[in-house]
Amino acid sequence: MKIEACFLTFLTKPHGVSVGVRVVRSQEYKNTDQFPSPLEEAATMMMIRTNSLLHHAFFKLTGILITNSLTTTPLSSSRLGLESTLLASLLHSTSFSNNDDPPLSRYQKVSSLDDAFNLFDEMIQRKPLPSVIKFNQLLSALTKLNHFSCSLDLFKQMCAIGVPVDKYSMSIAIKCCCQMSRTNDGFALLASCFRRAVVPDVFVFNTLLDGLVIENRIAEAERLFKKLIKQKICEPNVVTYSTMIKGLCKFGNNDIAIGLLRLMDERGCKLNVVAYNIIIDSLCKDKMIEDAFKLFNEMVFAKGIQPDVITYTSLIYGLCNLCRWDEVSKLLKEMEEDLRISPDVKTFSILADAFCKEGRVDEAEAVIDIMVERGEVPNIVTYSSLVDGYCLRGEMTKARTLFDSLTSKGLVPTVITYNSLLNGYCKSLKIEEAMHMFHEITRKGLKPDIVSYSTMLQGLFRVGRCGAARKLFDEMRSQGLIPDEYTYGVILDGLCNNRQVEEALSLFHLVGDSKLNSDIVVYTILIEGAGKCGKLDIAKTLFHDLTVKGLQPDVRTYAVMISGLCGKGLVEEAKQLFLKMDESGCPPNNATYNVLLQGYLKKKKYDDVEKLLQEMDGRSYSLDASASALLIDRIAAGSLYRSLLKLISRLMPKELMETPS
DNA sequence: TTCGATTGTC
Repeated sequence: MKIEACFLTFLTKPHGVSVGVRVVRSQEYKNTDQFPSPLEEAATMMMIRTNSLLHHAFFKLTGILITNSLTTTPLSSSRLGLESTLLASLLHSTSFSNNDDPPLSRYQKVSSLDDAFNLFDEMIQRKPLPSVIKFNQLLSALTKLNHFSCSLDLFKQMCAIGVPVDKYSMSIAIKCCCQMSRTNDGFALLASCFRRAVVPDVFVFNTLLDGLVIENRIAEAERLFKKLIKQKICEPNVVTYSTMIKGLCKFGNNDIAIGLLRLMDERGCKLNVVAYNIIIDSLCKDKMIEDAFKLFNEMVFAKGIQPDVITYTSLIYGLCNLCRWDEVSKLLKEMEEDLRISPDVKTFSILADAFCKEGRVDEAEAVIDIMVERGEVPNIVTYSSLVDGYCLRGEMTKARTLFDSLTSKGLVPTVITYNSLLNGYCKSLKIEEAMHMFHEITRKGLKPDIVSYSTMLQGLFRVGRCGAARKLFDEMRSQGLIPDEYTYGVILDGLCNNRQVEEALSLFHLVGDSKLNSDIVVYTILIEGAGKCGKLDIAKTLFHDLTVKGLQPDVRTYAVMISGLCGKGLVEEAKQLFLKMDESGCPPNNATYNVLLQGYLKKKKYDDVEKLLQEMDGRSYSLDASASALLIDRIAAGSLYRSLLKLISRLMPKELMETPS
């Protein structure tokens, strides 16, 4: 008997385990009776080896597969105990794979562009031509490797040589267009469907809808979505709804997205975990974690839909973002121990990144060690987080060593990886090193993005090279990159710090971009810059403009304004503004207190100093470096009552207490 | 039920 491959399906039941075994035999032995018991035993052993977690295993003995005969053999748990050494040897002599995919044809197996082109050339020379299915399999494989452009080229050749392309070919070709942000070309292909007598189905429309979402053409996406329904072009399915939901979330319309989820439910479209995941993730990214959990609970308990690793990863990301570490570990425990869902590369990367952003690089390294132990392979994103972690701590040697080792790990740094290094070098004032890396981006065939440019601009301004910054800014625009609020913030801040407030102000007015002119962060930068340069009139005007524009100053805006006032000795005015914060619904924070405190100290308003210190103590706030220095100075000069010492020592930051200098 | 569509990391 020639058994060449067998499929196993494991079903875990409350009272035991039953194993469904599907044996695939070669065609010629189609009708043979029993399947051999050593194989059955081997199957059992395999299941034990894989810890019963594997629901589906593909057990390959030798060579090629074929056919189907299904036998279901319930196994008693006693038979799960293995005694036979024979079985062990059988297992050792065979290899098995956890891959539960059916064997792939050579058209689906292409692993490189060369493979694909060679195969294609061979195919089109055959007479008769292979079936369109074979061509589609090839296109699909290329698309899965993200070679959209090449896949599209082959599609065009297929059309040219007369392969009768069908709806599958069309949907793959349209997908390629859409993924390359060429959705209009996708619609052109849709038009050609009608010429070819191919009736586009819901798959094609879903792809096009997603293309519009990818290109941020949300209004058009909505129009298409409604048109499909109204004109009964096709019945939207769960993917259509989910794609539309994704688009709504992308534009910050979480509520409408949830509304659409309700609508699909009402219309009898079965909800699934993907639809929920999209909204849960969006809520997490928008820091609306409570709403995310509400939806999560609804999904699990009301709808009985099982969450998956993506659901948990989104929630963990949201919690990390809010530094809610206790809940992060609770959730990790829940997914692993209760639901047997293993964190994967992305989950681990998020954890490592969160530690890096907290400055806890050691712990990030430990996370990566754990993931490696668990058989997950860290990818470029994982290591980029670590590079960034080193850079944030100014550990540039470590950052560079890790970065340089990436290539030997077979990983290709992205622009984001480079941006971390640029940032690290700039913050360490190693502008030449930063410039060198900046040029390397292009040398490696990558394109610097607005973050790269903004980071370099910030570095150049910081070392006072305003001319070079100007040149780089022009270069950035000549590359077709549109500066965003962040870029402008960097430039305005840079100009102000180089005592060019008027220049900054005129740039601010010159741009006249609505987004820039109504960004509280940009305003705050300008107000701070003006204040620092002693141009209080400008700062006041800008601050006043805010109310005119209906913009709400945030806690930082107040702080820079208070600081500006204090800098000019207008402590009373600063105090009034400080008092106004609470009633404006923007209560002062630790930083605000420190700013005002310095103003009082400089003005020798010691009664106010004492009152403020008491308040800070009541709120468990602490002194920052400059306020502490000023306080110590005043105590040394004998200006402050020594009775305040105890209070002050309570408010001293820990770092300062530990390293007396 | 052997070719197509939706979700998470720097």
